[in-house]
Amino acid sequence: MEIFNIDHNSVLPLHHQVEDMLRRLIQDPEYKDGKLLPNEVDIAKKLGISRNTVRQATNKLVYERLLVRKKGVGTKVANNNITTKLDKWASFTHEMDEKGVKFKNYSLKISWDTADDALSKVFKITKKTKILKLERVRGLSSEPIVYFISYFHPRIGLTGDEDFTKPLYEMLENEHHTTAKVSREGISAILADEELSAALKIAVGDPILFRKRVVFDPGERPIEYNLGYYRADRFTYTIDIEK
Amino acid sequence: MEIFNIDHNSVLPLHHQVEDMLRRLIQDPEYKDGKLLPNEVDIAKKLGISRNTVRQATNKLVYERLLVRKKGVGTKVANNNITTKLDKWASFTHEMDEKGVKFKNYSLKISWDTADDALSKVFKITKKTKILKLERVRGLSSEPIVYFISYFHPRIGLTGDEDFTKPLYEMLENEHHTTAKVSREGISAILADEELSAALKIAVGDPILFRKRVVFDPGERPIEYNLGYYRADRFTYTIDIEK
DNA sequence: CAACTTTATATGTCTGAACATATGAACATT
DNA sequence: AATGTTCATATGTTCAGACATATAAAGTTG
Repeated sequence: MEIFNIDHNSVLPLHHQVEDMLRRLIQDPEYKDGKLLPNEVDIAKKLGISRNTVRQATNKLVYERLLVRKKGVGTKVANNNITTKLDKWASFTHEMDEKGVKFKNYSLKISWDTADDALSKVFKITKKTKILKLERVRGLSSEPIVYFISYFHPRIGLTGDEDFTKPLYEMLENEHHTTAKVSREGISAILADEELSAALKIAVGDPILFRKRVVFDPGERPIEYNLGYYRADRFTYTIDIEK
Repeated sequence: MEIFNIDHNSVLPLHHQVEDMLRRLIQDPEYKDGKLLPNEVDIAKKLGISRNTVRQATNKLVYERLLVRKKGVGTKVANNNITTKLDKWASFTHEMDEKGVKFKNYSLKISWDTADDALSKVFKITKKTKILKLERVRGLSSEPIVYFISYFHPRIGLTGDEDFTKPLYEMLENEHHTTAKVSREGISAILADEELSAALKIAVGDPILFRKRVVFDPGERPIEYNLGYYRADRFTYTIDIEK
């Protein structure tokens, strides 16, 4: 615990110094491995500062999900993941319409559906709840590329009269106090059936890049359940993963 | 300020109640428009609780970037620009063998290839340079799932005698001073041809999740060029994208 | 031995206070 | 009019405690 040392005369606030200290401390393989951090009272005593000040620092790391606290037990590093490195890499997604490629809506249909098994599970609501469903086909001026189906959690309070041609999450944030925070996605490949071949103007049996996405707000509450069917010959899903 | 009202007998912690209250409060167009929230001392007095408890609540919203505080001035709703946010989402990838699912090598073939157009472009080397090529089929005990082709940049200095059954990037880091930093990936869907159907024991024309990956070191120098062909009926590529 | 009870421990919640510091407006000086 | 100063105000920081509560281990009982 020798790196535990603070400077009462520093220009930096104490909690900021403690925060830095903790960030360094949790680099230690011991702690990454799951060892409990020294408890708050001890840290405070050791540093000669108040427990509240220590908490102020740990709070920040807890919010960043670097630390997890457990009442009655202690505090430890959050990611108890295994040694493999690839899963810690942060990344950025880019979709074509964010790269300056002009996308247009081919069709846009709004309807009310009732929650089935999948939706009730994803949204944690009872079956048969009314759910706003948004379907659209989008693509380049020359051809359709993707067929989307979106379901929005009833909590958001969408009526179906909203303008869905505007950027979706701008609208949700400005008009429905809903902020997206996490998107969990699963990507797979399927073959086009009749419905998809009609929507995307391709042949039955053509390869389709299929993506499920659930978007969550900062409180881990689901906002949107989104199914995307991309023409695989015209679309590649690109990801940059950075360590 | 009539929505300001808390219940000292509630099971919910006070700061949690205050947090909920603030979330409701800041939906008010006045506040979204930039009006300063009531100051902390007033809120605390009004609610009959400590200023610290109020701060505990506002802290959370500040961490979430819903509120911004300014010393000497006050606290107001943050004006977020959603458009720039979507492409800044950090993410994490998880592959099956990192989730405790036991993967095994079905076949592993090492050979030397000469750089073609694609490779010379990716690796920025002249064509016909000798390149180490690694092919393998991996999967569950019951069935093969993925067919990989990896090319390693000559700079790394691999001889082909390395043990490729060990974790790859651990080996590169420990024995070849090569650290992975960025991975650029492109995901698409294709149909299985004869070669893939033979390798993965599926039918020709079955859907395949196809992934290209280039891994770079901290100096943006390419390390590995990797092509992955996944049985789409047995594999989903999952991503967590976090703001 | 299994089921219950106690207990030490760590975080969770909350208080009320004090002083520091950045801000902007009001006021005074050049 | 431009500049400098004072001052009220709001957040920023920090303190030292108090009591609540979840947890796991140790101890006790049937």
